[in-house]
Amino acid sequence: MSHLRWGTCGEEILAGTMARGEAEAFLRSVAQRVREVPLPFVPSLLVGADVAYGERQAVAAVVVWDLREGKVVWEETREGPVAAEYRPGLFFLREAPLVLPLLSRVPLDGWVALLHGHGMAHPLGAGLASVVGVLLGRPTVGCAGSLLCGRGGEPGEEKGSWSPVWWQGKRVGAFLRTRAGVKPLVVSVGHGLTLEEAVGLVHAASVYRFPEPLRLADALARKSLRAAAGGV
DNA sequence: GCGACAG
DNA sequence: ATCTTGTCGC
Repeated sequence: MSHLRWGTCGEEILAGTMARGEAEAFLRSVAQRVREVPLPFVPSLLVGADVAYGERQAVAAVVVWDLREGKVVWEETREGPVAAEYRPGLFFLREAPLVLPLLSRVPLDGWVALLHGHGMAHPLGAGLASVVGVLLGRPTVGCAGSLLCGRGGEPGEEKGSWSPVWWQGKRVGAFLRTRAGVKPLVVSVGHGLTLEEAVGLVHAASVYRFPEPLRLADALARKSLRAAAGGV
């Protein structure tokens, strides 16, 4: 498991074959490869990816959001079997199998992906967003509704206000007020950009609590799941 | 040993 | 995450 590229270890992830020990070792490897560095380009698109689950089948949705126009310019869904049960800390085993194939097929460039979960703000230093970012070699950001580890101060009440989240002496994420009057979102670097850039992008695309690309991907995934499973 | 725990 | 309509509140 030395080479971390989509295609080499992707099969294992897709098969949901990884045992807890293997999965943790995998996450540590991903954590070593995570880079928190400035973006090498000015992003014009944000890609939101999310998955809706049925009993055995699940549907992933990807929505490409044009930051300048403030609208969806492309979207796609993919149905597949539920790869694994949910276990805190190993969420990627459940979500990545369906999200990776979809993201690798986005026909546009210059984007940063938003994942529903954590990036570096993870006990092992790499959550779903980091796994996706490192395997695809693309910048990713983790957006979660609550902490998995670490702690941080309450940000100001106005939209855009944020405060750092700390874990074991390191700054691993931020509490971002994406909308006045709502519980702050936990934003963390998945891979390939700085926390300041991640926070700025999420803030720029937020109207409600979760940024538009993610909110729309969530809605599309559910709608597609009902059409696929409920239509029978 | 006990509690906490992304979605 | 999911089971689920209307409803209370800013």
